[in-house]
Amino acid sequence: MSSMPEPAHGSRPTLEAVAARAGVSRATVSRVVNGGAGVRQALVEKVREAVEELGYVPNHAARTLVTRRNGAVAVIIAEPEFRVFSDPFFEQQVRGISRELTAHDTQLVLLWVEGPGDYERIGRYLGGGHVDGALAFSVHNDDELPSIIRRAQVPAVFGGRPGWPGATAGLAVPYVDCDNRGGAREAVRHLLSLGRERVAHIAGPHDQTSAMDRLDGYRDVLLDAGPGLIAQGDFTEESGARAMAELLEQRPDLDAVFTANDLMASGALRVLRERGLRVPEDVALVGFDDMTSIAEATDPPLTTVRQDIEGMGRLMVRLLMRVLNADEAEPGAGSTPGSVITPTELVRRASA
Amino acid sequence: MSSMPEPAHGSRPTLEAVAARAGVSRATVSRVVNGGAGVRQALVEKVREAVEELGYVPNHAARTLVTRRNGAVAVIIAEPEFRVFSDPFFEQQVRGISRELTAHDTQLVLLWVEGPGDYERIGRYLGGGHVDGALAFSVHNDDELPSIIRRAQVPAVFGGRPGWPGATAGLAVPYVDCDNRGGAREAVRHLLSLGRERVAHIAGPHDQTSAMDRLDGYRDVLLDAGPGLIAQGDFTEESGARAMAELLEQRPDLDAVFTANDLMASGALRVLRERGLRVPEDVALVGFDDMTSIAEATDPPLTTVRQDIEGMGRLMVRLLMRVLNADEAEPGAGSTPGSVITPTELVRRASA
DNA sequence: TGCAGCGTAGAGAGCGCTCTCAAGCGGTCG
DNA sequence: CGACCGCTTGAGAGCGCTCTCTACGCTGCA
Repeated sequence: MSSMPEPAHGSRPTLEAVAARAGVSRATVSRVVNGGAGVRQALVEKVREAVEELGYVPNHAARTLVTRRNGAVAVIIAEPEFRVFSDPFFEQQVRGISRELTAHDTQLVLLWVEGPGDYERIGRYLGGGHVDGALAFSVHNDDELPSIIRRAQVPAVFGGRPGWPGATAGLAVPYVDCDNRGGAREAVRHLLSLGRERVAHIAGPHDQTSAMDRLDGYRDVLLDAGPGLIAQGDFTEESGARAMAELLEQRPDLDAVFTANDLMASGALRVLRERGLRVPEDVALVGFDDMTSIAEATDPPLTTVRQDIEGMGRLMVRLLMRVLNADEAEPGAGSTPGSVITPTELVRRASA
Repeated sequence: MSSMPEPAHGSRPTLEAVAARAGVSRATVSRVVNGGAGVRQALVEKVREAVEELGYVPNHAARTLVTRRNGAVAVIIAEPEFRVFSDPFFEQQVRGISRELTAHDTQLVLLWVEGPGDYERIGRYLGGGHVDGALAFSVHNDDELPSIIRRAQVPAVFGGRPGWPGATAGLAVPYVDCDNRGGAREAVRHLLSLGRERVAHIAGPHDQTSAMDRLDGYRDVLLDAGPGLIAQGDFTEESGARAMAELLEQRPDLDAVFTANDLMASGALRVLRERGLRVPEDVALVGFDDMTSIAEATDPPLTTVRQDIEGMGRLMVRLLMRVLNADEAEPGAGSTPGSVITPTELVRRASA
């Protein structure tokens, strides 16, 4: 127990106070607080005691002022359309990010983009040196975010491969994405291995790289996919249903469908059911994402391609931390760490 | 255009630099940057120009160091169970918070509670003076959060009336909640006005004040509700269905149901349909929340009690700002501003 | 003419911390 | 035995900003 009175509200004890109590200098206390390297064990303990007794907590602002490190990272959430992070995908990814940041003793500053006109504010904030880095999600190809971030000169990592023009022209931003193309290939190969011969695809929006990569994966395997086997959706349940109806009209003989996400698969499933087609007997169905709330709830449960979404969130943080540390060692050095592609895994349930 | 070279990456211009360029003192620049009160117009303009030319952005850490104001507020999201902010309710509230914070030029620091053992970390962070205040959501009565926050001595506002023991014993934390009880009364009265005589209630969990308040509202109107008219749910769709089945077994004669939220209403609706009961002809149904993604999607669309969730989020921020400003004027003064109860509104659709 | 009174600017002292640099203190080696 | 080296520790100079206090020039009034 301390013999000193508790400091009044608002006046926290400083390094100075701890130093005085421990009978050492400020510098020594600072060393101990920051790991205690190069300080005699006896002193370390004395200082630790003083810290404990006074309830000392370092002043973050003072520390940031001299180290130029904020201990905070921005997570930018753009809301271009309807679904934000009520989307389970976002929730999982943000959770992964949050966990990993906590492990790195770093705070998560949430920047919610309110609309197209709001990007300027975001840019100002990022450029203002409030955060050490930024994490963002690539949603649409024409999204301004990548260029805003580049202009703000703040280290950043994207979730999902950004698709803006010039992405390859030395303007690369590291990103974390799952192996959309490989996963799609695996899904289609699985359908073929089941003996299916007319495998259709319901694709996602053109302006999202994930959708395009999945389409490419489908094409990789089905070089000679017949006509009328590809329909366009937009990742919604409704669009999946519509696309399924279209496909059935053009190719009533199809015996399998691979959809670019689970939500569209559930729409497709509904239409198949309505038409009296049995899944998987008449038509086998494979989705993508393994959004369990959907994939396990459908009847029959959906065979789908799983990606480790929370893990991708964590990876985004690790990648960013690597950039940050590299920058610290050698500022401005062009040691852009590569992006990471995480593997996918086919989860077999009953639909295929 | 500036004739000076752009400063190297990482070395932003300081007040000093702006002062030199404008030919004034640091103090004057500071005054201009902070509103420009008490500075001759001519100088104000000269300083503004210099700021523009150099691209000066104030150093947040330095400012915080002296003002003791962070310009940041924590939003604490506890995840005690299954649904987090994939819950549309949370999303809307956080959006309101984010918008209002932006309007106050304040940052949102997201604190995601990882589990029961994580509260200590949260407490440490809050106590560490990183943020000016905290916003939290009251989920369960036995939640530790209120006491953690109190111990950290950080101004806070709750979303939803906290129900911890001693809430009334001078330990009051301001909160924002909707008029759960009044809304429930309105819902039940509406059912009675339709001529219904045996109005049942599917209640939410005992340990959430919102659920209890809604139950109280129901009882306010139906002082003499007959036996077997109240069933217990837990706010999930599934529990609504189960409770509905129970009610029908006990009181096959019921002609109306008021559920404590929309999700349970949709569960109840499903069961009513399965039993061949028509809504609203045989049984009228009223929900709570006006979660449009549910209420408008059901067949028939749900009559329900709407609360302005985003508005409640904004109110939480305004309330916190008031506490903060009061604290600044007179630190520690016991001017705890009262809590706010927002009105509800009955939204009539087809189910009642 | 002298002096109070006002409005505007600058000087300077910190805010709490980190980090460099030099001093002190054995112990070792030539 | 003195020079040197490595390990600890302390002194002190800032980091960039705010804010008080003082200085200064001007007007207005006695």
